[in-house]
Amino acid sequence: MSRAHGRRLGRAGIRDVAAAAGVSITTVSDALNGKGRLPDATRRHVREVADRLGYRPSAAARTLRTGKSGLIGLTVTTYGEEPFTFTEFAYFAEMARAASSAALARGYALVILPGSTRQSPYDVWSNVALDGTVVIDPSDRDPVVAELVRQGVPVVSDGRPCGDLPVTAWVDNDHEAAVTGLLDHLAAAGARRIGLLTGTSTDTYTRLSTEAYLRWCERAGQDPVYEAYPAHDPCAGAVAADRLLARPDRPDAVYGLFDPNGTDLLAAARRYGLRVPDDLLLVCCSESAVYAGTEPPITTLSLKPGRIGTTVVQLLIDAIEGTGGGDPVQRIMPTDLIVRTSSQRRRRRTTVSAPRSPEQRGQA
Amino acid sequence: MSRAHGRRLGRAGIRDVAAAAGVSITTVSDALNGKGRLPDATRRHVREVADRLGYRPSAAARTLRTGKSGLIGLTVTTYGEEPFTFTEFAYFAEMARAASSAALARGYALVILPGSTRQSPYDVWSNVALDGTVVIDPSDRDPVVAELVRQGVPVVSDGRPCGDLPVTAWVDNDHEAAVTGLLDHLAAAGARRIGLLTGTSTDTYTRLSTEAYLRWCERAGQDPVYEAYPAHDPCAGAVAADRLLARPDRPDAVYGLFDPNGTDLLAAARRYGLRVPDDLLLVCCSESAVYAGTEPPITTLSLKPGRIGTTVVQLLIDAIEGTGGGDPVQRIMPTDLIVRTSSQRRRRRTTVSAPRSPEQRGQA
DNA sequence: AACGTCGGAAGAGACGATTCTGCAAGCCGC
DNA sequence: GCGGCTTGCAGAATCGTCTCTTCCGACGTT
Repeated sequence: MSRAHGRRLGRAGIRDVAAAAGVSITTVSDALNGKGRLPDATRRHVREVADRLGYRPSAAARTLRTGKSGLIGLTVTTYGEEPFTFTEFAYFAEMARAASSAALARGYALVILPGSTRQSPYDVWSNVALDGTVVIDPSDRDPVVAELVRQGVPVVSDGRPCGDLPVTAWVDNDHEAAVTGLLDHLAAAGARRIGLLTGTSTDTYTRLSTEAYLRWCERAGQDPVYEAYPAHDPCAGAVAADRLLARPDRPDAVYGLFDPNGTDLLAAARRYGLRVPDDLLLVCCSESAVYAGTEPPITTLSLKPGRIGTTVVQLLIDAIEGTGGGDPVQRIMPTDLIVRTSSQRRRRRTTVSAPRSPEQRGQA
Repeated sequence: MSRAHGRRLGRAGIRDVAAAAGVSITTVSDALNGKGRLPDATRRHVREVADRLGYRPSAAARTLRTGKSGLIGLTVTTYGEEPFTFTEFAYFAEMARAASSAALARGYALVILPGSTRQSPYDVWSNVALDGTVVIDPSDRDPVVAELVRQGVPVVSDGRPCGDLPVTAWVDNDHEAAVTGLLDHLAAAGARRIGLLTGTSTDTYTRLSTEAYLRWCERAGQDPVYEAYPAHDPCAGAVAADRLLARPDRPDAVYGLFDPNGTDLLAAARRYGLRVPDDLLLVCCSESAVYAGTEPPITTLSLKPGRIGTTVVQLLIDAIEGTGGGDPVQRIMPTDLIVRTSSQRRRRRTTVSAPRSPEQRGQA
């Protein structure tokens, strides 16, 4: 015999099913995929035989034939050796969770991939067939993104791309509106001089937020008071918070751009004997639920990473499947200011903390 | 002409490279993969032509041919609609980060997949070619795991499998030693009656920890004092914490098995006017760095998810590549008790919080 | 001169599915 | 009765790569 039709490696192939069901390969394929013109009896029969044999179509063969893998890359910028950024842990976790969920619901799976292809012994990127890619905070001239676009792979970014990176679509928060609203909120709570804890890096989040702060100060006739530090260094944040509160022109309210800033600032305030919110109003940008439980609870700006993740994936899959239609290729998402004790001048119950509402705990 | 050799869909194939280089397909393949017997001149020439054409081998075709995809599944148990569990967010994030890192370093990528195949319109599992799978906390008779094992796909689990699930290997913490050591620590700090905040689910983590607690109580001659709640419900934790401290036989120390229990217990203690650590010693199991910044800082038990993730992936890849040799197929990992103010009876500086050491902030 | 060996390169299947094309039979109306 | 339509299914090409086998010429040996 030239070819043994029996299962060669323990797994049944479509040929085995066809033989067992007494039909052709074509019929099996059509029956299983709901295509072709087959009477229900044949369809049922084939399916039953396939089930009995434990048949699973080979994903590799299907991908090779159809050109679609059902795989979406999820890329994150890297600091040093590790693939995720440290400072936005909760943001990333929630964003990835939502993105994964949204992808799964449409039959796609997410593949975690490193942002910059370092001189790794393997090039993982070219070993994976991707239908599209999500990029978080793409850097100025990301070689990976450029290469993907060149190959015709759709790319959607979380965060508007710097420079002229030709992404298929992008999703971002309205950072200007968020910062402006937040500063207005602090001013309304009685703040006279609002400080900013910002970063030294040039990503759009940092840049847009800082610019919005500076513009707001100009409009409000306040001198800007800010400290910048390298956001990827968790210890530098504590130092910068301390420096900000040590200044001669000490602010009576502070907004921290990064997740750990809340605890950093709270600790610094304690060191200087400043009471929050009595002597110092505090807000930071964070997705972490713990700020509902600090003493006092800290007002946070949530970027709603869940919604971003979902939207990014929807946009990407629409682009992949060509169902995008005439939709705009960028989408601005609202943020959410979760007001807690730290930004309200009038004192509320301080010994007995208020019961947390679901709204403050929930992530969605 | 029967077949147009030109790029049909914008992407160059190996045939195009062969034609452009004036050699055969075999030679191109050998040159690019470092196989065969070719003089360096030919090798260089082929590589240069391939580069010039921007040739990328098709991952699908390679996978089909070689049977290896370079993809590793990462499965998490699901609660309701969402693919990750809520209570172990930080644990999962860190574990996934480390696992992804370890996989990438060896040329593999991680694919996020749902644990239980619900009646989703698509079966994502069979659309992905997986070389192996990591399963987190597999449930008793996980159908997905069973199916994978049946197909001969290596499966390594984080957390020892319940029942007789035939995984290839597993990695877990020494939960008994962790709980025993932690309770000893609390007793040494002066605790007379230690309470437990535990879960109602039957996973091995909850079960082993609770059993260790009960055994410790028996040895120490203390009546067990515990409350159990459904761990997947974030609000139930606060209620259970309250209940625990409201009991007539109120404990003077509490260990909470789940991540949010620290803030839950702290809030409950405040409601009852209990000072921590003076009236109540507190420890909870958590990977969250925020417990270094609470007032007071809370002692936590870290399960070292990073190490677990790395180990799980190493074991899995060893199994995939057959380099596992005679290694044992299960590995017990140590935990780490990070002692902070909340479990130390003698008071330390309370108004000025100690500067956080890198050890307490770092994740690795 | 015949022969074995070795370097260098090409040929020709697989791998396992999808899918385009085509054929045979049954049924309809005219 | 015959052309055309629909139904039910089979054949075979194809996706792009890897790799086993073969082939050819050159060289050194006996």
